[in-house]
Amino acid sequence: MIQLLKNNYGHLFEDALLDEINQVGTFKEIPEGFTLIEIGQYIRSMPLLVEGAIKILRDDDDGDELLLYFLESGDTCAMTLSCCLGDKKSEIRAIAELDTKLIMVPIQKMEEWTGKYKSWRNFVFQSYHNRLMEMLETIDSIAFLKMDKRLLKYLKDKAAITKDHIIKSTHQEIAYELHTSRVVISRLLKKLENQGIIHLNRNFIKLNSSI
Amino acid sequence: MIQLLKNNYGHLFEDALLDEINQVGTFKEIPEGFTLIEIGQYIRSMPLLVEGAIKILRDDDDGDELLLYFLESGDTCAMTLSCCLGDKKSEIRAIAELDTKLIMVPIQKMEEWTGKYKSWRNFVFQSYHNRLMEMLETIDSIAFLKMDKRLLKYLKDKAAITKDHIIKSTHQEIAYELHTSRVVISRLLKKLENQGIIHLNRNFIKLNSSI
DNA sequence: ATACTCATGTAACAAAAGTTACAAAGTAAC
DNA sequence: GTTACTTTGTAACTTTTGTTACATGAGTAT
Repeated sequence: MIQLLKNNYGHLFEDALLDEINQVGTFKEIPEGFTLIEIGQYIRSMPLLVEGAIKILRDDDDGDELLLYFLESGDTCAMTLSCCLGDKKSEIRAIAELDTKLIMVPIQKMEEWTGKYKSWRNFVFQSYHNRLMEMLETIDSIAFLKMDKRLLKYLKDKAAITKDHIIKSTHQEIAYELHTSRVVISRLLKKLENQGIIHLNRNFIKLNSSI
Repeated sequence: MIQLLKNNYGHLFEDALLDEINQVGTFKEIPEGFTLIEIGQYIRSMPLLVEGAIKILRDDDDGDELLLYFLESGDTCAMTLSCCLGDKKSEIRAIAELDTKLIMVPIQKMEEWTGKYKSWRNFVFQSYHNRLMEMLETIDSIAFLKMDKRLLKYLKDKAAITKDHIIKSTHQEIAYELHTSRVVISRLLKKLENQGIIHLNRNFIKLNSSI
């Protein structure tokens, strides 16, 4: 585990902190599609991503869903942080987008380290900053873009996260994450295909490389 | 100033910290409508609100605008914090919603205190948490609510912030903050009036108390 | 009073998004 | 193969939101 830590967090944390993480952290491998956090759940430890990606979703009371953003290796979940410190319930759902490796750190240590290590403090602040910026980007998309642009942005983001220009999703799955209906997505995808931007297939979509 | 500090932050900070804030902070009075922060601006100090309210707005490149949330006394601007620590440009605009009093703290002190005072650290973390939650609420509104519900929520939020069931805004101003057109707002306001929820007048709207 | 500006009301129409319904093609189970 | 199920395509229609245009009224300045 220490090697994984050094690769992903070596440039951020001093050796003493890396050692501590190595001692108290537990390594976990999560398969694609696995739900890490449900809404309303209390959280007792904080994930440090070392490989893969996690998608963060918002649900409302009626079961409506919306993709907020993705986390990648080197990231941590600021929502989780926030929940841990305040001992509050999670407001979001977290699902592994890819097979993912992470190190879980118990919350007590987290608090201790914010006093002890400046690098940890900076990391936590930076995480909050990154998450605020992602939320802003999400708001920009929902508020200022029409669905066709949002869809294209979604496809590009997904391709970037998975490092693959083939997006393995059904129209229904995309519709859920953008909080719209399958028919709307099918309609707009067909338009994008007619414009030569994508190519449609059953169960996957190819993003044309020129984009 | 020390009295203002004690009233608004006395239950959060230890005396030593209150003293330090009192020494390095500068007191400012801001009139309603004054722009505190513009998008793209660098920020060198952090505001602690002691009276009044500030609205935080997002603008896109085409001059489109959207209200994100309000800050009240006891709050600080997490975006500013975030910008200060990262030495980044502001992503938002801040405008005084009411006549407002605040204490400006230089950023160097901010960083020093996060190492020195646990109460300051908790305050900063709590601020981040609050802001993330407000952003989530904003996302909920835009993503899950239709314009009529968003409008009603806006009116109620505004009434809560100004502590007044008379909302002194024109339809055009509301349209800007909700990022829609004046005609749409006039239409929906008229519907709310017909439902007996509000009463319309030139330059102000009365929220019926039963709501 | 007259002229002017600003805020609101409303009609008529256009565009975007959501809904219902059904057909057709692909995949998996048997 | 046949059958059942999933996924996609598409038409027809509704609702919501956005746009253009113009009228009316309230307040202000001269």
